[in-house]
Order: sequence, then C-alpha cells, then structure tokens
Amino acid sequence: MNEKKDLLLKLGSRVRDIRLSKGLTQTELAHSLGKDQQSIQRLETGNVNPSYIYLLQIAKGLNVELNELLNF
Amino acid sequence: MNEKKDLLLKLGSRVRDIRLSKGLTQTELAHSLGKDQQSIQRLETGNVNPSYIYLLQIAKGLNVELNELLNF
DNA sequence: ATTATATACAACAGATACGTTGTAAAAATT
DNA sequence: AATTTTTACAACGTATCTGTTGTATATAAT
Repeated sequence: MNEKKDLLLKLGSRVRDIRLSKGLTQTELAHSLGKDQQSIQRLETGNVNPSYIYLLQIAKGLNVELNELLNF
Repeated sequence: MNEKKDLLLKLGSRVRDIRLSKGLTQTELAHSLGKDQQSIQRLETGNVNPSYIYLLQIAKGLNVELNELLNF
C-alpha cells in the first residue's frame, strides 16, 4: 500500500509545517505533551499511523483544532 | 483515563449517527470497506482507538469528509 | 576544534489495533 | 411464536503503535 504511505507522509508534512510555523522544535513539542522527540520524528516522517487520541494530543500541542491539522 | 474513553465514546456515537442517517447497517458499512461487522461495532461502542488510516476509510464508507466525521 | 542543538534511525518491550471466528442478545418482520 | 435481521461481546493471532534507550548525522555556535 503506497497509498497508505503517501497519506502518512502528507500527514507528517502537515504536522511539521504547523510545528515550524509555531517556532517549535520536535523536542519542545514532544515535551509539552509528555512525549519524546523520537515520537514526533516518527510521525513527521510518515513512519507511523497515529491513533485518534494521539492526533488529538498533537493538535493540542500545536494549539490548532483537529480539523486544521487534518485539513489538507 | 476516563477522558480518553469519553472521547472514543463520542467518536463512536458520531460514526453511528452518520451511518444511521445514511440508512446503513453495520454490516453494510463494514462490507463496503472489506471489513467485518464486528470492526464497526467496536468503533461505535468506543472500544477502540482507531488509526488515522482507519478513520479515513470510515469517512469514505460513509461518504463524508474526514472533517465532517471529526467535527463534533 | 569542541560543544551544543536539531533531526533521524534502529531496536526493544508492553499495550493495543485490526481482522477474524464464534456466539448471544435484541429487534424487527412475517 | 418463529424466523430473520441487526447489534453486541469475547477471544485469538498478527501486526503495529507508543514510549523508551541508544546512537548517528548535520548544522550552528562558541
């Protein structure tokens, strides 16, 4: 399924773009959510298929609505 | 985390509401996505924390945008 | 050059998603 | 009442998520 990989890569790019627009590092975002830098790294590089709850947490850490995070 | 359980219950209710509004049974929705009735049941009753890709599939099966599925 | 900062990759363990089978309960239809 | 349809629950196996540790690479700063 390259379809799936593509979708995850796009999601990762979206997360990265928003994070950078907020001037945050992976570590800063991660720590604000009680996570490690590696968790964010895997998400941004499209190497995981994150859960609903995880996505909600990321949206919160980025100070955006979930809709905005997934709207692309 | 009752917080988490609450969020999953709300998501499940949302899926159920949309499914019923389309006049679909759990089995019909499931089969249209190559899944089993039980998969939809677990989602609607808040007993799973679905992945991003899974949510995209559900949205497709319900003929709604992901935004609409998560907008509640 | 050394140090500090930011990102990437691999692997491990525990937990859980997902597909599946079997079954039961509830509701609707005849 | 009997049958059919719809939904719910449990358990199993495989796969994967998530947190974590360790490390590597690249860039910037001192």
